Amino acid sequence: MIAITLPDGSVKQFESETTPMGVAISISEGFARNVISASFNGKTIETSTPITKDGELVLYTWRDKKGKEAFWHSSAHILAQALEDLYPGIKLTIGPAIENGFYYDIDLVDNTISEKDLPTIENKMLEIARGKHKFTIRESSKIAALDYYKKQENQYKVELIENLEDGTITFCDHDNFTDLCRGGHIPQTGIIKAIKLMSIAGAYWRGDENNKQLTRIYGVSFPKQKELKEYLALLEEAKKRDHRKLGKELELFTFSKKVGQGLPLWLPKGAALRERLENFLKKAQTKAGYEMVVSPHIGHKELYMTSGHYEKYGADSFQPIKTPNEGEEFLLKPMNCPHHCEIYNSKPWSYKDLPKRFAEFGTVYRYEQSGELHGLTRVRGFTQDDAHIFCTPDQLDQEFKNVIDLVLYVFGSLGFENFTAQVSLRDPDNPEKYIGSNENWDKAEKAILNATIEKGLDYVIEKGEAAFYGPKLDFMVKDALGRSWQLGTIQVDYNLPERFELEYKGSDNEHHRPVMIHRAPFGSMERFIAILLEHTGGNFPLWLMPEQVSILTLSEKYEKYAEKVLNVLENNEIRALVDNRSETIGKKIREAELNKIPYMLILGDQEEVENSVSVRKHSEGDLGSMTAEVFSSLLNNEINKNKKEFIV
RNA sequence: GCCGAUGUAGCUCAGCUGGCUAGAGCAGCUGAUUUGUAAUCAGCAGGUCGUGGGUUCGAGUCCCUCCAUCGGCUCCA
Repeated sequence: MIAITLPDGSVKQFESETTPMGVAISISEGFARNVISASFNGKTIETSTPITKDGELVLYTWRDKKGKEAFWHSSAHILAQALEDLYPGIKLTIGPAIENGFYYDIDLVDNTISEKDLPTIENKMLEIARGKHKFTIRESSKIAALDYYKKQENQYKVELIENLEDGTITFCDHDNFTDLCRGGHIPQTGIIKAIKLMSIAGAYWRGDENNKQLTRIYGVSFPKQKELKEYLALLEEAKKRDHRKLGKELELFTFSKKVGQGLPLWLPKGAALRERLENFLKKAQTKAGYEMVVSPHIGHKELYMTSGHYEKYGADSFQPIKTPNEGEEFLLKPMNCPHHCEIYNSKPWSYKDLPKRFAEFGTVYRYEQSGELHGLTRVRGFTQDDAHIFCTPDQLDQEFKNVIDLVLYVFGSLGFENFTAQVSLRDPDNPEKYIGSNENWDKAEKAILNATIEKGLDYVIEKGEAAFYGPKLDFMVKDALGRSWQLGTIQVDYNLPERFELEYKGSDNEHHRPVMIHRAPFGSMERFIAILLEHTGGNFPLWLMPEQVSILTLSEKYEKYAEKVLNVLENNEIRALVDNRSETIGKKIREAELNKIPYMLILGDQEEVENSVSVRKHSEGDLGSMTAEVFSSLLNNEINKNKKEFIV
């Protein structure tokens, strides 16, 4: 007898060995038809894998994340089969499921594939899928597996197998295709009804740029044609929220080939938006005890030799600026910390003075690889909402938590709810990538983890993601297409204080090293605004809107009255413009709607006589009429309602 | 930087396999219209078809270089 426990706690008894599918059928035929994957005692298995002992079984359908994973991973197998069929001699490497679909990395050897070839591959895949081939797992000895791939001269699979333990090696077969695989497939290929290959990209073997670049084909598949259509429609919708498109349409920023790649130009509306965000943060920072400082855009090469940045990034940065003075070199500042260290060093400090919190909206320049540039989210010149906190070791914990509060306040005020706190630690396998003593790293990593846990953040730990001088806590937010970007960041640093020989006098009358916290709640003004644009689709919170109200006259006859209304709004600190062009009211409304102006005031004969304004709200329509004064106070109420104060 | 794709007017796009002076809508300008909740009408103007080379009797169209952009990879102080 075998006892199978299901997720709802119920237990099913079986006379002899069974399979996940067998269990599914025993529940109901209809349910069984939808079961596409399973896990037994926490391990993903095939729906046909025999179950010979008691245990906990979870059955997955397309609705489950695990179900989709099996579906897409199986699709990757079919992609590989189609590719082998169409391009004999290619070498397969790996083909996993990803968040939205799957990919397969292949060494094309002498073949080339371009996007034009994708429909042919798709058709081949669909043809295979329609064959309703069963996926079956087959165990293999290490020797046999190595032999199989050595014959094919597939060094990639050989490398993979060499890192596997004998006895754990399995292949997955379907139709005439076989692939090294640990398992987790759908029962048969026929379930896959819709396939779309999305793109081709280069991808380095094992993610290392020193290795050969393979060809990666991305795809997505669905059990129903309709779901594919819906998915593609969703992608189209997301494109409408692309900050690069909205930035152009709303006249916030632009780029110029002549100015240079990755160097954004802020247009008046964008600059005003930025300034408002800066003031918002400045106000909270003042409350939190920060002091503004200002540092120049360049710094002596020596400065970066001291900080260690020159050694690490010098060759890949904008190259030094020379002066008429032979041998004298300056660098465009790629970060503000060294400057702030020297500000700290400008006078002696007592423990009673600490913590010191120096803040600056500092514009920095980094020579990012050309292929990495991306709208406003990855640029070569950007402004960090930077600050450095210099504190005693026992102040570190509290300071770190205070910064978390500030970041949470900023995110909360701007409606970023879906963020992940990422704790970035050292890569234990590559200690040479980091500078500083083990002891200090341990202390810093512990401080970050403690604060993160104590603040109850939803966090993930990423080993190897730390900065070379210290661990960090990053606040990751997704863009319209689901790509993750780092916005806020908090970093603990024991290193720069050492390198710059920062000191303070303790109560024991001895010299001590302060600890340094680097932090930027927005991350950078550029990236933050980009993600804010994608999240709001350009419909910013009212207090941030460049133009809050558009006053639309019915005809040029009402210009005087419009000026009067404008005056009332301006006296109430509302940003408004008058549209008194000789256009129909329909056209003026349409344009204001397209420009995402939150409120429109329509003024004609009736309003002038009644001394009122007709209010229209963006995307909602007519709200009726009221006096300009009443409208102003309603608007200010709405603005203040969404504007929380930062409480220290 | 690497792989793949794209580049025609300010914007969105048409221009078939190379063949007359490169088209449209919106935006702009001029004029008419003086308007009631998402596009009033008419006229005008606007392009060395991303750049530089090449093939050809002939190139927006084919080939190469470079530049920029897009999707990835790598990187991200």
